[in-house]
This record gives sequence, structure tokens and C-alpha cells, in this order.
Amino acid sequence: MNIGKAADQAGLPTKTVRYYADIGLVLPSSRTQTGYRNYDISSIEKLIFVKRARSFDFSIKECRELLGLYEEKNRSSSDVRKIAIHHLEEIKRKEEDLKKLRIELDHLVNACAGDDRPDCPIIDYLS
Amino acid sequence: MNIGKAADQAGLPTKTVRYYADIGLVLPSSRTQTGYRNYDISSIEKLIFVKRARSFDFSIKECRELLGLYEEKNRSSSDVRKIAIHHLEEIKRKEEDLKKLRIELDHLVNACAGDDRPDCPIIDYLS
DNA sequence: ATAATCCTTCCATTTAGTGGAAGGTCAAGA
DNA sequence: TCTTGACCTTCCACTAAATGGAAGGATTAT
Repeated sequence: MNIGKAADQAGLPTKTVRYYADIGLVLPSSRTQTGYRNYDISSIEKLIFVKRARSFDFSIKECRELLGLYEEKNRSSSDVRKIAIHHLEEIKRKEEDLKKLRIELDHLVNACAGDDRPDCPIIDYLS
Repeated sequence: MNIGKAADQAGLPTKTVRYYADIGLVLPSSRTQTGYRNYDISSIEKLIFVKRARSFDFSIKECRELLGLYEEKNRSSSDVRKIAIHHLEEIKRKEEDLKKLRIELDHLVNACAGDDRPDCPIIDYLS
């Protein structure tokens, strides 16, 4: 399968699939004599796997690790879980940070009249 | 004041202050004859302003706008509020996204035994 | 005088792609 | 058979917001 078809199957932009090949994340199963990338079922499944993992905000580095475990048939699920938990902690931290930010900014926005006068609690707070 | 002292005053890394000067966000008030950047009180206040705004996750572009309003003494607070509200919406969206992600990933992690066996709901879900 | 600590500019690297240019390939229709 | 359009290729540049480091000049302290 050409890269365009493969990208369609995986629901990824062609550019992205080519990028994943460039960085060695998901290699095409072969190349034609004229240099076209070929994707077989297995490589397309990997593309889909990466797409899902990315949608969970796993980094490329983490995707690489997960993909390794995905292929390793005698993996231990604890290895997978370790990566996922670490990522989950990251997400929780970010969520907390955003929450604090949101609450504070909300206060500021509510305190600001938002009219034609120059007085502004938002600017004052940042100064 | 030298860039090092100014950076200390503002609580920013020297590299960052130099970067802000490079992109024209906060320019030094002058240069010495030998090319050293000079920061006066006003420019340091701007550095602090930017530091606070960045800690609220305002982008450099937004910081530029806020800084413009900060300096413009006959601004209208509604202009400031507009930027803040837009940013607040962004933050709320991100927070929502992270929350969904966190909940889903939490489920997966809880469903995974995390032992020596290869069976893994996390991998299964991503496949 | 010299060593240590500043400072300067410039270049590379980070993340995860995206956009575009120049040019080769392939399938279909006239 | 020729050509046209839709593919594909590689390579380079750009995004955001810094950060790290090298090479070398300036200043300060001993």
C-alpha cells in the first residue's frame, strides 16, 4: 500500500506518516524499486497504535516504548502500566496547574470592569 | 544595571532576558560603549510584568499585547479584559481535555493487573 | 599582571510535526 | 504514444519559547 492509502487507513496526514518513518517510529514494511514506501497490514496497525497513543498525549518517546512492548509478545503488563502511570501523573499535575491558573485568572477577569476607563485589576496584578 | 543583575531582580534566567531583548519584547534601556545591555527600573518592571504574565501561561504574543496596554496609560480596561477572557477560554478548554484524558487513562491503568503476564488492557485498548 | 567572572554574538537543540519547492513516477484518457 | 493529473520522493524552512554551549571581549578582584 502506498503512503497515501496507508495514511488514510490510519487516519493520519501523509506528512505525519512520512515523519514517523523518518524518525524510525513506524517504518514502512518495504520500498518499491522506485523508492515508494510500502505499508502492509502490520505496519498500518502500528500507525493506528501510535495514533491512539498520541491521542492520549503520550510523547513520541513513550510511543516508542509502548510500541516496543506492543510487539514484544512476552512483555509483562507491569512494564506497560509503569509507563501509563507515569504519564497519568504528568497529566494530573498539568490538570492541577491549569485549575489553579483558571481560578486565579477567573478572579482577575471578574474584578475587571471591562469598560472605557484605564483602571484595570488585571494589569495591576501583573505589575 | 547589567543583564545579570537585571535578571536577578526580575527572577529570570539571564538567557531568557537576553532572549526577550532579541525578540524585541523587553529591550534594555541602553547599551554601554562596549555593548553591554543596560536595564533601568522601568525595563526591569517590564521584565517582571512579562514574568508574571508568562506564569499565567500568556503566550509571548499575548505578553506583547498586554505590555503594550500596560504602557498605554489611556487604555481601556475592556481591551485588557478581552485578551484575558480569550486566554481563560483556552485554559478552560485545555483543562477539560486533560480531565477527559485523565479519567480515561485512569480507567485503563486500573484495569491493568501490572504483573508478569503479558495480557494488558492498555495495550489492547491502543491496538 | 593575571585570574575569575562577567558580558557579547552566533549556532544548535528541543517537540511533533507542517508547508512548500523541485523533481521523479504512475495510471488513464485522447 | 503522448500528455495530464495525481501521486510520490527528498530536502529545507518554520513553528514556541527558550536553553546550552563555544569562542572571544570586558570588567573586577587579588
